[in-house]
Amino acid sequence: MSLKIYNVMSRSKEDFVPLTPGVVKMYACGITVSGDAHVGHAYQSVVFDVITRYLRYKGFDVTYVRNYTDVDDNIIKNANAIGQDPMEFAEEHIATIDKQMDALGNNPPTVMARATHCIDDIIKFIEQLIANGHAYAADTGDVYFRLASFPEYGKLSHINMEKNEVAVRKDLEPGKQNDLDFALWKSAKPGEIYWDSPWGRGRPGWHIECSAMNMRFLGEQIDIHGGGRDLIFPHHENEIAQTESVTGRPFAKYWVHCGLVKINGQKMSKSLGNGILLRDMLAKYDADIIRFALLRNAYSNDIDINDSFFPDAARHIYKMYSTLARVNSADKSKADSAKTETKIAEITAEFEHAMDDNFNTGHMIASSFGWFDFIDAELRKPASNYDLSAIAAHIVKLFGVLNILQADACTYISSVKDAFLRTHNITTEFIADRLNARADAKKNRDFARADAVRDELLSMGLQVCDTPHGTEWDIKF
RNA sequence: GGCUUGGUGGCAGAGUGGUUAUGCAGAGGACUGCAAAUCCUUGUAUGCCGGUUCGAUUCCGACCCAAGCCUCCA
Repeated sequence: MSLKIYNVMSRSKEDFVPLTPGVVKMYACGITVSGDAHVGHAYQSVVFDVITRYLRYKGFDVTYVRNYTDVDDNIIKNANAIGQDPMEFAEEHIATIDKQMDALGNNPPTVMARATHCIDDIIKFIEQLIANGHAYAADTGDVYFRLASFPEYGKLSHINMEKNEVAVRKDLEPGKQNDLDFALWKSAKPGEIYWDSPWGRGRPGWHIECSAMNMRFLGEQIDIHGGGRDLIFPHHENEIAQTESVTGRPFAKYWVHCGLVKINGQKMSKSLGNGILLRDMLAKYDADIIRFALLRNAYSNDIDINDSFFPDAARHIYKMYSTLARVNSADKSKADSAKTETKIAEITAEFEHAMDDNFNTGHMIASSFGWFDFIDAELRKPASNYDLSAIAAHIVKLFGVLNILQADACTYISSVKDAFLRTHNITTEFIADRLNARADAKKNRDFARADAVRDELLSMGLQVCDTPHGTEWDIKF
């Protein structure tokens, strides 16, 4: 079975064949650090992290470049609003977001590129575009891309600019030769941050930095170019125009875009004030839960976050860890290695079947419910014919591609329980006391009393369970 | 107006030219003093209309509806 990737350019699933066998060059547009990171950024970063991990699982040598755009109009505006130097502002946000990405469980990209660290590359790139007639410098010190010089413009988003009248901006900036031309270099206004260039003091326009950084770190052609779906137009369209105007060759072989995040069915936006910040997510949920929730559907779809979105994921993660923890005490005396191997192969096949289909993590997770059901069913038998701990270890290994379930199961369960008791001000002594009271009542066959104790604990969010090994308590989800 | 993506059971959400995953919720059962957890069984769906086909939810076309992009956006 071979990996298939949905290519936005061709609007179809294609077999994945990299430019160089065994090697993958991937670029995903990261964050413009004009503010705090939100769920949308988290989603996009997790998706491309998992794509990288799966490509490596398949044996590819992956170079994953991701960028921070750390200079742009909004950064300057937002920094000015709080009286901070824009570079300092960007620097602080990058430091914060780096930490959050780590807490989210993302691997650092192979290269974390930054626009302001590549100003020379950007200037060089623009010079090339001017030299071959694709760009022009205005008297104002601005440089624009001449859209008419790139007839294929619109091939990714399938927009025909002549028909797409609404797109034409009427606020024609002085020096622009055509409404559709877009800025490659913007001259600095007095007091604004600037870099020296052949066109005077200024800064890069949006779009050009990604073309320049791609060229610098990955070369003229790459295998996969990704980002959020909102970047298809105009950002990626402009990148294509810039890069292909310089190289004369197709830029990226596969264009991959993840869906957008909605909150309770509504678009997440600043004006609605319904955005969820990554910071707040991380304060409430661990990386296992967040990643599980984000990866439960296909990356190309939008995600709609409702009230049960994260709690649902939390319950599933807890349940899966519970099963893994129970495996530790399984009886191995009747374990058959051939049967175990067959089961492991079957699980692997299901895993790859789902992931090979355009990285369908949602399908993979759905399959995994069957794996856990299998283990739970075997655990009910006195002695399984399977080596359940070997199977569980294999499942954990596969989940490593999603970077989920990688903690020690018993440790995870007990830390969740501890955290629950702490936030609810419950002590283990108290629980032991109530459990003893219930045991006494049960001994006296005073079941009304015993049930009253159980209800009391239940009202505090604790579930009492009688097991063959004695009475235990758990969190009631 | 242009473009894109979708419309699947109570909700969420996959795959598939011919027995329609999975999760939550529901029903029945095993287990239990009763529960919980777990397991087993189970009901309910493919927007509308045409076409291709022996057969379409899946392919094609029209239509309706929704979301997104066309302005900064992951």
